[in-house]
Amino acid sequence: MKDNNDMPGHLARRFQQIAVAVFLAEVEDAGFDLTPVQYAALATIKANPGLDQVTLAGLIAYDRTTITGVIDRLVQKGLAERRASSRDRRARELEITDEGRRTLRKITPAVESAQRILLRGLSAKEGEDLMRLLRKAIAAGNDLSRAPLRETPV
Amino acid sequence: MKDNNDMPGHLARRFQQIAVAVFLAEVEDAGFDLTPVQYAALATIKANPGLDQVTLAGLIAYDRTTITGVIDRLVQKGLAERRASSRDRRARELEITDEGRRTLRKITPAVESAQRILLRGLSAKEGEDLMRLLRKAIAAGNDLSRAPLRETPV
DNA sequence: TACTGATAGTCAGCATACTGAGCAATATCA
DNA sequence: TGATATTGCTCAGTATGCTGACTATCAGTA
Repeated sequence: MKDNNDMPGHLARRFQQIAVAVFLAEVEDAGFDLTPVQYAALATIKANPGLDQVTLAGLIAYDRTTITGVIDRLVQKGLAERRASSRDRRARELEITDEGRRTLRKITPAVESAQRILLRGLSAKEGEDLMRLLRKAIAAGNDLSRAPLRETPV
Repeated sequence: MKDNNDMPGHLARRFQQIAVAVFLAEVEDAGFDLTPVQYAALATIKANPGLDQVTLAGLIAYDRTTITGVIDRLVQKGLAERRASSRDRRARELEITDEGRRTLRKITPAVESAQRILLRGLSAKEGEDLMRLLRKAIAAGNDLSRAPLRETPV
Protein backbone atom coordinates (compact mmCIF):
# COMPACT_ATOMS: atom_id res chain seq x y z
CA MET A 1 0.00 0.00 0.00
CA LYS A 2 1.14 3.49 -0.77
CA ASP A 3 2.53 5.43 2.14
CA ASN A 4 0.02 7.95 3.33
CA ASN A 5 2.82 10.28 4.31
CA ASP A 6 3.72 10.64 0.66
CA MET A 7 0.40 12.00 -0.50
CA PRO A 8 0.33 15.64 -1.58
CA GLY A 9 -2.35 16.43 0.99
CA HIS A 10 -0.17 15.17 3.79
CA LEU A 11 2.87 17.06 2.52
CA ALA A 12 0.74 20.20 2.40
CA ARG A 13 -0.24 19.77 6.03
CA ARG A 14 3.33 19.08 7.15
CA PHE A 15 4.80 22.00 5.27
CA GLN A 16 2.24 24.39 6.74
CA GLN A 17 2.79 22.93 10.21
CA ILE A 18 6.52 23.63 9.99
CA ALA A 19 5.96 27.07 8.47
CA VAL A 20 3.81 28.17 11.40
CA ALA A 21 6.23 26.77 13.98
CA VAL A 22 9.19 28.52 12.37
CA PHE A 23 7.33 31.82 12.07
CA LEU A 24 6.23 31.80 15.70
CA ALA A 25 9.71 30.89 16.91
CA GLU A 26 11.44 33.63 14.93
CA VAL A 27 8.89 36.26 15.91
CA GLU A 28 9.09 35.31 19.56
CA ASP A 29 12.88 35.45 19.46
CA ALA A 30 12.52 38.99 18.15
CA GLY A 31 10.38 39.81 21.18
CA PHE A 32 6.96 39.93 19.53
CA ASP A 33 3.73 38.02 19.89
CA LEU A 34 2.07 37.83 16.49
CA THR A 35 0.81 34.85 14.49
CA PRO A 36 1.39 34.40 10.75
CA VAL A 37 -2.28 35.10 10.16
CA GLN A 38 -2.22 38.27 12.23
CA TYR A 39 0.94 39.43 10.49
CA ALA A 40 -0.53 39.02 7.01
CA ALA A 41 -3.71 40.80 8.02
CA LEU A 42 -1.82 43.70 9.57
CA ALA A 43 0.51 44.09 6.59
CA THR A 44 -2.47 44.10 4.23
CA ILE A 45 -4.30 46.70 6.29
CA LYS A 46 -1.23 48.89 6.17
CA ALA A 47 -1.02 48.54 2.39
CA ASN A 48 -4.74 49.25 1.91
CA PRO A 49 -5.82 51.80 4.51
CA GLY A 50 -9.53 52.00 5.14
CA LEU A 51 -10.43 48.71 3.52
CA ASP A 52 -13.37 46.70 4.86
CA GLN A 53 -13.22 43.22 6.36
CA VAL A 54 -14.54 41.30 3.37
CA THR A 55 -12.00 42.93 1.07
CA LEU A 56 -9.22 42.21 3.52
CA ALA A 57 -10.32 38.59 3.75
CA GLY A 58 -10.28 38.29 -0.04
CA LEU A 59 -6.81 39.79 -0.35
CA ILE A 60 -5.26 37.17 1.89
CA ALA A 61 -7.69 34.28 1.33
CA TYR A 62 -9.19 34.12 4.81
CA ASP A 63 -12.74 33.13 5.53
CA ARG A 64 -14.94 36.06 6.48
CA THR A 65 -15.90 34.35 9.72
CA THR A 66 -12.23 33.89 10.60
CA ILE A 67 -11.21 37.46 9.92
CA THR A 68 -13.51 38.74 12.67
CA GLY A 69 -11.52 37.09 15.41
CA VAL A 70 -8.17 37.97 13.85
CA ILE A 71 -9.09 41.65 13.77
CA ASP A 72 -10.46 41.43 17.29
CA ARG A 73 -7.01 40.38 18.45
CA LEU A 74 -5.17 43.01 16.39
CA VAL A 75 -7.45 45.67 17.86
CA GLN A 76 -7.03 44.30 21.36
CA LYS A 77 -3.24 44.49 20.97
CA GLY A 78 -3.56 48.08 19.83
CA LEU A 79 -2.14 47.38 16.37
CA ALA A 80 -5.25 48.18 14.33
CA GLU A 81 -8.50 50.07 14.57
CA ARG A 82 -12.01 49.16 13.44
CA ARG A 83 -14.30 52.05 12.52
CA ALA A 84 -17.81 52.26 11.12
CA SER A 85 -17.77 53.17 7.46
CA SER A 86 -19.46 56.38 6.47
CA ARG A 87 -20.39 55.13 3.01
CA ASP A 88 -21.85 51.77 4.03
CA ARG A 89 -23.29 51.34 7.46
CA ARG A 90 -22.84 47.57 7.25
CA ALA A 91 -19.10 47.81 6.73
CA ARG A 92 -16.17 48.49 9.07
CA GLU A 93 -13.14 50.38 7.88
CA LEU A 94 -9.78 49.11 9.09
CA GLU A 95 -6.73 51.20 9.86
CA ILE A 96 -3.30 50.40 11.20
CA THR A 97 -2.17 52.29 14.29
CA ASP A 98 1.23 53.89 14.87
CA GLU A 99 1.98 51.03 17.21
CA GLY A 100 0.99 48.60 14.45
CA ARG A 101 3.31 50.35 12.01
CA ARG A 102 6.15 50.21 14.48
CA THR A 103 5.56 46.53 15.11
CA LEU A 104 5.48 45.71 11.40
CA ARG A 105 8.73 47.55 10.82
CA LYS A 106 10.56 45.88 13.68
CA ILE A 107 9.22 42.43 12.97
CA THR A 108 10.17 42.29 9.30
CA PRO A 109 13.63 40.76 9.76
CA ALA A 110 12.17 37.93 11.82
CA VAL A 111 9.51 37.27 9.19
CA GLU A 112 12.10 37.17 6.42
CA SER A 113 14.31 34.94 8.49
CA ALA A 114 11.40 32.53 8.95
CA GLN A 115 10.94 32.25 5.20
CA ARG A 116 14.64 31.43 4.76
CA ILE A 117 14.56 28.80 7.47
CA LEU A 118 11.48 27.19 5.93
CA LEU A 119 13.43 26.63 2.71
CA ARG A 120 16.77 25.90 4.30
CA GLY A 121 16.86 22.32 3.00
CA LEU A 122 16.68 23.53 -0.60
CA SER A 123 19.11 25.24 -2.93
CA ALA A 124 18.19 28.69 -4.18
CA LYS A 125 16.96 27.24 -7.44
CA GLU A 126 14.98 24.53 -5.70
CA GLY A 127 13.36 27.12 -3.48
CA GLU A 128 12.35 29.11 -6.54
CA ASP A 129 10.98 26.00 -8.20
CA LEU A 130 8.98 25.01 -5.14
CA MET A 131 7.40 28.43 -4.90
CA ARG A 132 6.61 28.52 -8.59
CA LEU A 133 4.95 25.11 -8.48
CA LEU A 134 3.02 25.96 -5.34
CA ARG A 135 1.76 29.17 -6.93
CA LYS A 136 0.66 27.25 -10.00
CA ALA A 137 -1.15 24.51 -8.07
CA ILE A 138 -2.77 27.10 -5.82
CA ALA A 139 -3.93 29.21 -8.75
CA ALA A 140 -5.60 26.16 -10.29
CA GLY A 141 -7.33 25.28 -7.02
CA ASN A 142 -8.11 28.79 -5.84
CA ASP A 143 -11.87 28.47 -6.14
CA LEU A 144 -12.03 25.10 -4.42
CA SER A 145 -11.82 26.54 -0.92
CA ARG A 146 -14.51 28.61 0.74
CA ALA A 147 -12.04 31.48 1.09
CA PRO A 148 -10.45 32.01 -2.32
CA LEU A 149 -7.96 34.76 -3.02
CA ARG A 150 -9.63 37.76 -4.64
CA GLU A 151 -7.69 40.26 -6.66
CA THR A 152 -8.38 43.79 -5.51
CA PRO A 153 -11.92 44.30 -6.77
CA VAL A 154 -13.43 47.80 -6.88
CA MET B 1 7.40 46.11 -0.87
CA LYS B 2 7.32 42.41 -1.58
CA ASP B 3 3.89 40.88 -1.87
CA ASN B 4 3.06 38.98 1.27
CA ASN B 5 1.08 36.50 -0.76
CA ASP B 6 4.28 35.38 -2.42
CA MET B 7 6.06 34.31 0.72
CA PRO B 8 6.63 30.58 1.18
CA GLY B 9 4.75 30.62 4.46
CA HIS B 10 1.67 32.05 2.82
CA LEU B 11 1.86 29.58 -0.04
CA ALA B 12 2.09 26.78 2.51
CA ARG B 13 -1.06 27.97 4.23
CA ARG B 14 -2.97 28.36 0.97
CA PHE B 15 -1.95 24.97 -0.38
CA GLN B 16 -3.03 23.26 2.81
CA GLN B 17 -6.28 25.21 2.84
CA ILE B 18 -7.13 23.97 -0.65
CA ALA B 19 -5.99 20.43 0.14
CA VAL B 20 -8.40 20.17 3.07
CA ALA B 21 -11.30 21.65 1.11
CA VAL B 22 -10.77 19.25 -1.80
CA PHE B 23 -10.44 16.25 0.51
CA LEU B 24 -13.63 17.04 2.39
CA ALA B 25 -15.57 17.67 -0.83
CA GLU B 26 -14.48 14.42 -2.45
CA VAL B 27 -15.13 12.37 0.67
CA GLU B 28 -18.54 13.91 1.16
CA ASP B 29 -19.44 13.23 -2.46
CA ALA B 30 -18.58 9.61 -1.80
CA GLY B 31 -21.03 9.62 1.09
CA PHE B 32 -18.61 9.68 4.00
CA ASP B 33 -17.85 12.05 6.84
CA LEU B 34 -14.14 11.87 7.60
CA THR B 35 -11.49 14.59 7.82
CA PRO B 36 -8.00 14.30 6.32
CA VAL B 37 -6.59 14.01 9.80
CA GLN B 38 -9.03 11.28 10.80
CA TYR B 39 -8.34 9.41 7.58
CA ALA B 40 -4.57 9.41 8.10
CA ALA B 41 -4.96 8.27 11.69
CA LEU B 42 -7.32 5.46 10.75
CA ALA B 43 -5.12 4.24 7.90
CA THR B 44 -2.10 4.23 10.20
CA ILE B 45 -3.95 2.32 12.90
CA LYS B 46 -4.92 -0.28 10.33
CA ALA B 47 -1.31 -0.62 9.17
CA ASN B 48 0.01 -0.89 12.76
CA PRO B 49 -2.54 -2.77 14.85
CA GLY B 50 -2.22 -2.33 18.58
CA LEU B 51 0.02 0.71 18.48
CA ASP B 52 -0.23 3.31 21.24
CA GLN B 53 -1.22 6.95 20.85
CA VAL B 54 2.24 8.46 21.05
CA THR B 55 3.54 6.12 18.38
CA LEU B 56 0.58 6.89 16.16
CA ALA B 57 1.14 10.61 16.62
CA GLY B 58 4.80 10.22 15.65
CA LEU B 59 4.00 8.21 12.52
CA ILE B 60 1.81 10.96 11.11
CA ALA B 61 3.37 14.00 12.78
CA TYR B 62 0.46 15.00 15.00
CA ASP B 63 0.82 16.60 18.38
CA ARG B 64 0.09 14.23 21.22
CA THR B 65 -2.54 16.58 22.59
CA THR B 66 -4.28 16.67 19.21
CA ILE B 67 -4.38 12.92 18.71
CA THR B 68 -6.57 12.46 21.78
CA GLY B 69 -9.51 14.27 20.23
CA VAL B 70 -8.99 12.68 16.83
CA ILE B 71 -9.17 9.21 18.33
CA ASP B 72 -12.17 10.23 20.42
CA ARG B 73 -14.03 10.97 17.20
CA LEU B 74 -12.89 7.80 15.44
CA VAL B 75 -14.06 5.77 18.43
CA GLN B 76 -17.32 7.66 18.59
CA LYS B 77 -17.95 6.90 14.91
CA GLY B 78 -17.29 3.23 15.58
CA LEU B 79 -14.24 3.12 13.30
CA ALA B 80 -11.59 2.42 15.94
CA GLU B 81 -11.26 1.06 19.47
CA ARG B 82 -9.13 2.23 22.37
CA ARG B 83 -8.04 -0.43 24.88
CA ALA B 84 -5.85 -0.39 27.95
CA SER B 85 -2.45 -1.90 27.22
CA SER B 86 -1.50 -4.97 29.19
CA ARG B 87 2.23 -4.25 28.99
CA ASP B 88 2.15 -0.60 30.03
CA ARG B 89 -0.70 0.62 32.14
CA ARG B 90 -0.17 4.21 30.99
CA ALA B 91 -0.67 3.36 27.34
CA ARG B 92 -3.76 2.73 25.23
CA GLU B 93 -3.67 0.23 22.38
CA LEU B 94 -5.53 1.21 19.24
CA GLU B 95 -7.35 -1.13 16.86
CA ILE B 96 -9.39 -0.57 13.75
CA THR B 97 -12.91 -2.04 13.73
CA ASP B 98 -14.57 -3.95 10.88
CA GLU B 99 -16.60 -0.85 10.19
CA GLY B 100 -13.38 1.17 10.07
CA ARG B 101 -11.86 -1.28 7.60
CA ARG B 102 -14.96 -1.11 5.42
CA THR B 103 -14.91 2.67 5.49
CA LEU B 104 -11.23 2.82 4.56
CA ARG B 105 -11.77 0.49 1.64
CA LYS B 106 -14.74 2.36 0.25
CA ILE B 107 -13.24 5.80 0.76
CA THR B 108 -9.95 5.15 -1.02
CA PRO B 109 -11.09 6.26 -4.51
CA ALA B 110 -12.28 9.59 -3.10
CA VAL B 111 -8.99 10.13 -1.30
CA GLU B 112 -6.99 9.39 -4.44
CA SER B 113 -9.24 11.64 -6.46
CA ALA B 114 -8.61 14.45 -4.00
CA GLN B 115 -4.87 14.14 -4.49
CA ARG B 116 -5.28 14.35 -8.26
CA ILE B 117 -7.51 17.41 -8.01
CA LEU B 118 -5.01 19.12 -5.72
CA LEU B 119 -2.36 18.83 -8.43
CA ARG B 120 -4.66 19.39 -11.38
CA GLY B 121 -2.94 22.64 -12.41
CA LEU B 122 0.38 20.85 -12.85
CA SER B 123 1.76 18.44 -15.42
CA ALA B 124 2.73 14.98 -14.22
CA LYS B 125 6.37 16.01 -14.06
CA GLU B 126 5.58 19.22 -12.24
CA GLY B 127 3.51 17.29 -9.73
CA GLU B 128 6.44 14.96 -9.11
CA ASP B 129 8.79 17.90 -8.74
CA LEU B 130 6.50 19.65 -6.30
CA MET B 131 6.23 16.58 -4.12
CA ARG B 132 9.96 15.95 -4.22
CA LEU B 133 10.75 19.53 -3.20
CA LEU B 134 8.12 19.50 -0.47
CA ARG B 135 9.53 16.27 0.93
CA LYS B 136 13.02 17.74 0.92
CA ALA B 137 12.00 20.99 2.63
CA ILE B 138 9.91 19.09 5.16
CA ALA B 139 12.73 16.68 5.95
CA ALA B 140 15.05 19.60 6.65
CA GLY B 141 12.48 21.27 8.91
CA ASN B 142 11.09 18.16 10.56
CA ASP B 143 12.39 18.92 14.03
CA LEU B 144 11.25 22.53 13.98
CA SER B 145 7.64 21.73 14.84
CA ARG B 146 6.45 20.38 18.15
CA ALA B 147 5.09 17.30 16.38
CA PRO B 148 7.89 15.95 14.16
CA LEU B 149 7.55 12.81 12.09
CA ARG B 150 9.10 9.81 13.84
CA GLU B 151 10.19 6.73 11.95
CA THR B 152 8.79 3.59 13.52
CA PRO B 153 10.83 3.34 16.70
CA VAL B 154 10.66 0.12 18.72
C1' DT C 1 -41.74 53.45 -3.60
C1' DA C 2 -42.15 48.59 -2.26
C1' DC C 3 -40.15 44.22 -3.10
C1' DT C 4 -36.40 41.17 -3.82
C1' DG C 5 -31.94 39.72 -3.77
C1' DA C 6 -27.29 40.42 -2.50
C1' DT C 7 -23.82 41.90 0.78
C1' DA C 8 -21.09 43.05 5.50
C1' DG C 9 -20.56 41.35 9.65
C1' DT C 10 -21.38 38.39 13.63
C1' DC C 11 -22.38 34.21 16.16
C1' DA C 12 -22.70 29.23 17.64
C1' DG C 13 -20.72 24.97 16.92
C1' DC C 14 -17.16 21.79 15.47
C1' DA C 15 -12.30 20.17 14.22
C1' DT C 16 -7.45 20.80 14.02
C1' DA C 17 -2.98 22.54 16.37
C1' DC C 18 -0.42 24.26 19.87
C1' DT C 19 1.38 25.79 25.04
C1' DG C 20 1.80 24.46 29.44
C1' DA C 21 0.47 21.90 33.37
C1' DG C 22 -0.56 17.81 35.72
C1' DC C 23 -1.24 12.69 37.01
C1' DA C 24 -0.03 7.99 36.89
C1' DA C 25 3.12 4.66 35.68
C1' DT C 26 7.58 3.06 34.12
C1' DA C 27 12.76 3.27 33.66
C1' DT C 28 17.15 4.32 35.25
C1' DC C 29 20.80 4.50 38.15
C1' DA C 30 23.41 5.66 42.41
C1' DT D 1 16.08 -0.38 46.83
C1' DG D 2 15.02 4.36 46.66
C1' DA D 3 15.27 8.71 44.54
C1' DT D 4 15.00 10.77 40.08
C1' DA D 5 13.94 11.19 35.44
C1' DT D 6 11.13 9.98 31.77
C1' DT D 7 7.04 8.64 29.45
C1' DG D 8 1.80 8.09 28.07
C1' DC D 9 -2.06 10.49 28.37
C1' DT D 10 -5.32 14.10 29.53
C1' DC D 11 -6.98 18.76 30.34
C1' DA D 12 -7.58 23.93 30.14
C1' DG D 13 -6.80 27.67 27.34
C1' DT D 14 -5.93 30.04 22.86
C1' DA D 15 -5.90 30.61 17.69
C1' DT D 16 -7.06 29.34 13.17
C1' DG D 17 -10.67 27.60 9.71
C1' DC D 18 -14.84 25.97 8.42
C1' DT D 19 -20.52 25.30 8.10
C1' DG D 20 -24.66 27.34 8.57
C1' DA D 21 -27.68 30.74 10.31
C1' DC D 22 -28.96 35.39 11.39
C1' DT D 23 -29.32 40.69 11.41
C1' DA D 24 -28.77 44.96 9.28
C1' DT D 25 -28.14 47.28 5.29
C1' DC D 26 -27.73 48.23 0.51
C1' DA D 27 -28.84 47.85 -4.54
C1' DG D 28 -31.71 46.95 -8.36
C1' DT D 29 -36.05 46.80 -10.23
C1' DA D 30 -41.05 46.38 -11.01
